[in-house]
Amino acid sequence: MSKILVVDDEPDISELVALHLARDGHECVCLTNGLEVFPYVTAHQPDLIVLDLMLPGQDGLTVFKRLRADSRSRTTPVIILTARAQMSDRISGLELGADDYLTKPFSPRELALRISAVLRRTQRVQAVSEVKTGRFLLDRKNMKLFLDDAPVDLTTTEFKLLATLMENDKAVHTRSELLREVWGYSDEVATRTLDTHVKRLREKLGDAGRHIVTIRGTGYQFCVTLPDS
Amino acid sequence: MSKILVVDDEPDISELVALHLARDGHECVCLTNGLEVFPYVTAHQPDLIVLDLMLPGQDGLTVFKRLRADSRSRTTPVIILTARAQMSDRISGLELGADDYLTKPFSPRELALRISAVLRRTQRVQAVSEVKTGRFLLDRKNMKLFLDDAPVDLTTTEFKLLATLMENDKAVHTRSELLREVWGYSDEVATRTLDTHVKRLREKLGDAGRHIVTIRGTGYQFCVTLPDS
DNA sequence: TGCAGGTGTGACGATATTGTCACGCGCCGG
DNA sequence: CCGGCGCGTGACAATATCGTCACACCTGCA
Repeated sequence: MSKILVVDDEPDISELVALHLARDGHECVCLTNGLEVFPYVTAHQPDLIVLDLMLPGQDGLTVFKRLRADSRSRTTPVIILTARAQMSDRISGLELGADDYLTKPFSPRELALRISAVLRRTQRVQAVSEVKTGRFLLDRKNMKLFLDDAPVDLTTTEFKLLATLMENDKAVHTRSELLREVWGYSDEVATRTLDTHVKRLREKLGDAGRHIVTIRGTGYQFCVTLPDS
Repeated sequence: MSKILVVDDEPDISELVALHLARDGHECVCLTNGLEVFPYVTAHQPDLIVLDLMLPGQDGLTVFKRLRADSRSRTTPVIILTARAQMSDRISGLELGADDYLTKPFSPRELALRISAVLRRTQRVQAVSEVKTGRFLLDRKNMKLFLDDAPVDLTTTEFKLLATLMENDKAVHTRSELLREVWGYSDEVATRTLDTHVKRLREKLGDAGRHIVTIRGTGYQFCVTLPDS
């Protein structure tokens, strides 16, 4: 079940849409004013937004652009509704950067189908791209690491190394295993590259670098919970 | 249901294992010769391999190393079976880079349990880290792109650009949208960086670069199906 | 305590990656 | 047909990143 936000001026349409969405097992919230969108999105993080471009108070296009500018709603899929006459021929809804768009009049069933399609596309990718382990939040999609919610700039190699270590936070990762997974070395090579990168990683992680534990004579291990020491 | 390949010399063990695996709803194929492994793996891409180190014809260790050396089987989880006496004390199965290992004698039930555990660990990450679209296979975990099954080396930026474009293969991605998602630019900046990277990306993709379509005056779009032109 | 092997660390050169710019071409409207 | 604008392209300099090395340090062991 997904949380869907419908922003439309016309209560008839909203109600009809909500009915069809409920039939598909989605939770649906309707707003009529563009300005109400932002507090709602921030608080409830909907999975998808259906946005009518014709809104009272604030232009729907402005609402859309503001949604895209905010990191909290940047990746939330948006389906745009519009009256055909409202759009110039040159600018289609998709060109605005929406995930899909529908021109009125449309069948509520079609909207529901398109919502399902967009959710299928986006949810699969988004849901698992972020992995949280203790103080660490690994964002695979953007190749970024957040440590205590603060972003940490990592090199590609550093990111892969950390990701590999974190992937299985119980197992000890052998030197040769890491060299294979991160560097792609297939045969055993004598190199200090791994040591150096572990060092650089620990540096960037600050005190949290202690979560990367050396297993003497074997390799390294990512430990969520540190020993008292 | 997962596809599991069991490589073991002893038919009794194989059969018992297969029985237990079937009970857990897994599809199971048994091979007795190490050399048969590679054509099978290439053709059927099993989700997990159970490998006995004691094999006729070819040493199990050699088979394992060759599996790890091939990009098509590099990330396929392997569980190693071994007689205790066979292994020196210093080198445990895990140190070889296996995902798990069991020493004989073992209960088939335990093997089935360990298989489930390994699958749980690896599949969640693997299954969704790879996104296939047409000729393109995007491997988020290893930050690699496969084009027609051939690996393509991409820069971090290039990868993110392509991933962003592919993420929604129907929508047109605005220039400002791409600059925001890939480069993190929040305000509109006049820059040719995007153009340059699109060019570099197209170059590396060869004829498949045509899948990145220019939308004049707006941005770019990833098209799975090309127009005849 | 002294030794030996494994690991941490800083520096360095080689290379990869990046953003910018200038120039030329093609598309589109007039 | 022509002019303007947006885009493709190649070159370039600045920077980031990488792997190696020498040396210091630390741990386990005798």
